[in-house]
Amino acid sequence: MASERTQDKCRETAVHPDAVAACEASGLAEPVIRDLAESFKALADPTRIRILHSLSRQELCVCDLAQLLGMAQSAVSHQLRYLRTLRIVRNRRAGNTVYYTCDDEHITSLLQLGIDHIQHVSRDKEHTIARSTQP
Amino acid sequence: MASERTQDKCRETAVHPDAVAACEASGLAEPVIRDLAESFKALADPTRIRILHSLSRQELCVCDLAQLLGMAQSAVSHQLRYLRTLRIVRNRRAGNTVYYTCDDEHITSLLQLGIDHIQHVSRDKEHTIARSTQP
DNA sequence: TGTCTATATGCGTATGTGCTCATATAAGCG
DNA sequence: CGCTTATATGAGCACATACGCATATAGACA
Repeated sequence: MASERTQDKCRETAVHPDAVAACEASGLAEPVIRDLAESFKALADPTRIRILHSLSRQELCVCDLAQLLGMAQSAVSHQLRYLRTLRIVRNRRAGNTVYYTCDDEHITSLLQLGIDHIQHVSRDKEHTIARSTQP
Repeated sequence: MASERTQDKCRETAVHPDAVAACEASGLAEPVIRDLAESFKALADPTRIRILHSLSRQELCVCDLAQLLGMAQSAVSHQLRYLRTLRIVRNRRAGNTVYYTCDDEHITSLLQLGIDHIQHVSRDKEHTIARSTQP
């Protein structure tokens, strides 16, 4: 039957119904969450970050990217197909070569915001460190 | 031997050295890329998105989250540990309940930007939004 | 002390992912 | 036509990951 598998433990005793209700009210719709995760996943890999960061600046062919990343052409092509499927990059054929460009300004702005944040704080989490009793 | 495995194919004929050089110049540092991927990875999962979106609004205990997400307490705890390791969430103990809060404003702003983008355009890829002259 | 509840965590597993290898497609050129 | 180059793609593999199960820890309370 598998009656209540969801709860596991945690009877309703410990739950804060008001807080939960408030979160449910402001909750995100399922498809929004799915799309969000999909977008962030596109940025969740070093190789793709480098590809997108390069392509957001200029058009490059597969060969350029392979040399730039120091990776095999096949690996680059696979990632480009992945990004193409998500409509994040676009390609243009010129004779034998295929040029890629970034085609999603949302992704690039997310990436840029991430870069700005990380480069600003480097490794320091937040500079409001509570130094209560200093060593 | 595996002499030149990096190039695979693509002799230097097809490469555009100027473009590659420009990208190399503006390239991101390795640790930056690593941290970036790590941050985006934290947001690259529906469960974590829902957890972080909730915790960015208010403090919640594990039980609350489990009920909110309709997931087992164990699964929530695992994700919370993951986020705790990355210093994205913080916890506070009160009796035998543990309350979690979001502790990384960069992550929450990335999440919020992603939400704004997706909810704004929904399915339309690009709109060529007219840059309004006034803020 | 013992029991109950809330949370944490080790282990197992099913699924996902990023790459390589081999090969296919496609265009240029003799 | 065949040969070369640029890119794409299927198969396979090594590894990561998200969850469930069982159990451990930790505090409250009798």
